[in-house]
Amino acid sequence: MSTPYNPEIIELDAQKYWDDAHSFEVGEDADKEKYYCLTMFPYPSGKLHMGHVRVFTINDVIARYQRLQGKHVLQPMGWDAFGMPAENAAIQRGIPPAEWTYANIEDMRGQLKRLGYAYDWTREVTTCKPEYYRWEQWLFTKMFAKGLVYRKNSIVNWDPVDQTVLANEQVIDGRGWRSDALVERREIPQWFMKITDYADELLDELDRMPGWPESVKTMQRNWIGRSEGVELSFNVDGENEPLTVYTTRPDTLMGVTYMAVAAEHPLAKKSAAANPDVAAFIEQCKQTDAQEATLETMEKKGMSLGMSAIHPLSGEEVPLWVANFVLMTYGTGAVMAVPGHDARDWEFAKKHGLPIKQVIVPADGTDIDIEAAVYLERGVLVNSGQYDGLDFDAAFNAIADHFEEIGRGSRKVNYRLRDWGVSRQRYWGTPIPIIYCDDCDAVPVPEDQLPVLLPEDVEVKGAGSPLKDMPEFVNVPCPRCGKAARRETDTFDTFIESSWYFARYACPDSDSTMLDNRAKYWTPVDQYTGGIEHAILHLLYSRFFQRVMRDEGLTDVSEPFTNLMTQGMVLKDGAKMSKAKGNTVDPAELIKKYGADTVRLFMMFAAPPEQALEWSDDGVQGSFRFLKRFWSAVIDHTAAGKAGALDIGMLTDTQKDLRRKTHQTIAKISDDLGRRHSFNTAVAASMELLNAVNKFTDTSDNGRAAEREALESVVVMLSPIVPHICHALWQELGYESAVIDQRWPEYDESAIELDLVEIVVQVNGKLRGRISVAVDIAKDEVEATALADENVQRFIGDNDVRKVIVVPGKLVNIVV
RNA sequence: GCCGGGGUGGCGGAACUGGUAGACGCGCCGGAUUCAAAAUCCGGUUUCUUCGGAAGUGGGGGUUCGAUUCCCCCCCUCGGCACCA
Repeated sequence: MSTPYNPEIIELDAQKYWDDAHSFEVGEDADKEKYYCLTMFPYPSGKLHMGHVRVFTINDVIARYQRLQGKHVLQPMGWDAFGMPAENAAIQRGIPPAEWTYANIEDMRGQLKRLGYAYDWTREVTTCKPEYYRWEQWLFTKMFAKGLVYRKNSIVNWDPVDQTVLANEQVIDGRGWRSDALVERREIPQWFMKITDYADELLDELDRMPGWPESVKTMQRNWIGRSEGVELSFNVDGENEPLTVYTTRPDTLMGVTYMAVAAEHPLAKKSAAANPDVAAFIEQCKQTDAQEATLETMEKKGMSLGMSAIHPLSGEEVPLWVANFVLMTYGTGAVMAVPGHDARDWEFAKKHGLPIKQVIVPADGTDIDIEAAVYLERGVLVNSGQYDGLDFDAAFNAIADHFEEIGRGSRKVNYRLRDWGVSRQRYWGTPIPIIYCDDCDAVPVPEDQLPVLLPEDVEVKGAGSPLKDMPEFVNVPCPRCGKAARRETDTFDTFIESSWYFARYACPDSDSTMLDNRAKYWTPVDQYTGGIEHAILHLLYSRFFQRVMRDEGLTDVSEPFTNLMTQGMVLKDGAKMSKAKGNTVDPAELIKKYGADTVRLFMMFAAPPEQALEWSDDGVQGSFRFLKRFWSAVIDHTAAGKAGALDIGMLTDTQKDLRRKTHQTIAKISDDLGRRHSFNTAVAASMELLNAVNKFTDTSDNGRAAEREALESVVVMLSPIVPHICHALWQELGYESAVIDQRWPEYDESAIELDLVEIVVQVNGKLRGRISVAVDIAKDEVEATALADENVQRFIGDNDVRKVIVVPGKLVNIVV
């Protein structure tokens, strides 16, 4: 009777071996080729969920694969420990956020260890600890000194009942999640980082990042949204100040039939003072939350201000409107409207009976009806006086030149990207290192007074930050003049912590500098894996921070992540797993039932990494069954005694077939894991090889040697995916050393050579026959053999053969 | 609304560079083993069919000897939209 597969015993045994041997702790070895393999670190919510298991397993497979390739691999883990859930837990259960967070980290670390990930735990980083966040406070003061941070008003969601700022996710259908009050937009002063200073570099470098998916690069390009346009000013009837607008379509300037300003615009306010209807409309405009999706989908509303701008070319009066879709904080807070050639302007004009004027015609002379449909393409100018007949480029330049000459405008490069607002009106985050003094204004906290410690022993009651009610935190002397001053009580956006943690893993204990020489060894990250939902914000902020650190002299690296993979979500019954939907699956329970290897295997087999993965309990069963088959295949083999050396010169046909399958599989899995990151097909290929071994009944010496070659290859190649069972089976095969210290099996090209090859024969593109021919046969001979095939002849019948296409080694298509 | 994905048997998926659609697994059906069950093993499994074949990769059109793959239009669905992380 052979030993049954007992995952619990072999998994704990393998994990003990790795722990005792410190297998995954790495130093900086200049002689070895480093490979830095990283996943987006988790928020310590308390329980590991399947999404975590998926991304960590993907990364662990890559890390272990690279180790088998001989690389010096770093795979660290840490905690994105600041954030709102800790405050919510504190409110609901009365536990201080720090206590809750640290307890969660303890739990989750244990769960990760049970899954057998090859982490270097000596480098663990926890962002809510002062040793970590002091360095982002320090960097902020450096950025302050360089003018890379500044303060300005910006819009937040304001809950008028709770008297607090809400996060977008706390706004549900325009109402506060706790109070149910209608949310308003409100302007408050906040700190900003000048990411727009780096906009061009962040954009241009995307062209030189072959290791990133095109879709992510496209999303970032569109997000940065570089555009070339013209800023020009319109005089306003009865006003001294001109109204400035930005447009990328100066060629449509003669089509302007109205202009629109934001509700907060000075001209709107002025009109409201005299007109109660406008005042009421402006109040109504504030009754909306601050999300762009809300703004873009809400009903476009507007009202005439009873004022006029003067068209700078025609001198005609153009009515001025206030509109709810124009925002004071974006651009100049005013837009020129060309309803003939802009979709939103067209819709607005139709609704409010404003005139639509066609000033562009299609270049190919097609007739269009501008009242029936807006025309957005670039074309040729009409109804534009001296500019008639010009194309887009000529008109753009002529009109831009004209405004530059008369000093009423200028060419301007504009970005959709806005500066990064980093202030949050919350407690559980990094304190912004600023002190406000009545005389000296905002003063950064001097280096020798850092870190500004976040008090951890607090009571979180509900709305608003407890920091405001802590005089011992707030009241400080001004670092510049010594006068009584007040500390900033806002904290950083938690995206700050995740914008540089990847570099800190290299030197988590460095207490004299943010990054030391060890970061030069390990960065950039060679492989970064995380959710597609981070395609823009986290990844763009990280690219920005890397450059800020570079320009501070901390590193020479500009791009933090050389290769990026974005993995899909884990779904159940077609929906994202969530507590609210009640469709969660607890990894801990599954591990208890089947072991970590089964869970890891299912995760890798059920779907390609980039796609959403549909959870299936039956599928997990199937993975478990496969591991049992894998286990007994090796045990049965070793039970029959030690196999001798393989004699390649004396192979029978069936032995050759198995050996061919073995080496085809080595080639396939090497490519799937190393190049394609196609783990599901790699698992399928292992299953095929194991199926072939199970059908193989040759017990001769050479037969057993061929079988042993197949089994040893599978054990090494599956070890990145199911490391525990492979650790045990490698020992079972009689080896003293551990499978993690093996090298990837070598592919023997001569093993897959064939004498005959099967060729598919089609008639008019339809499969009609198969022929077996020598590999090196000439093209016309293949054609002749194909035409001679009985079934092929039947389908050709009396028809004339018009054409024969021969794809060597693959198929013949006969066209009749 | 805008930007980026995805859509293939009953289900998850495969087909990598335009060349055999459905690898591998699940489920189901049949068989073996068993007193019986679980477990395990073997075989079958896109649909329709007059058993010759025919149709078929979200829908419609196009390019090609040949399209899941390339192009155009449309539908559904998921992710992001700057304070969830």
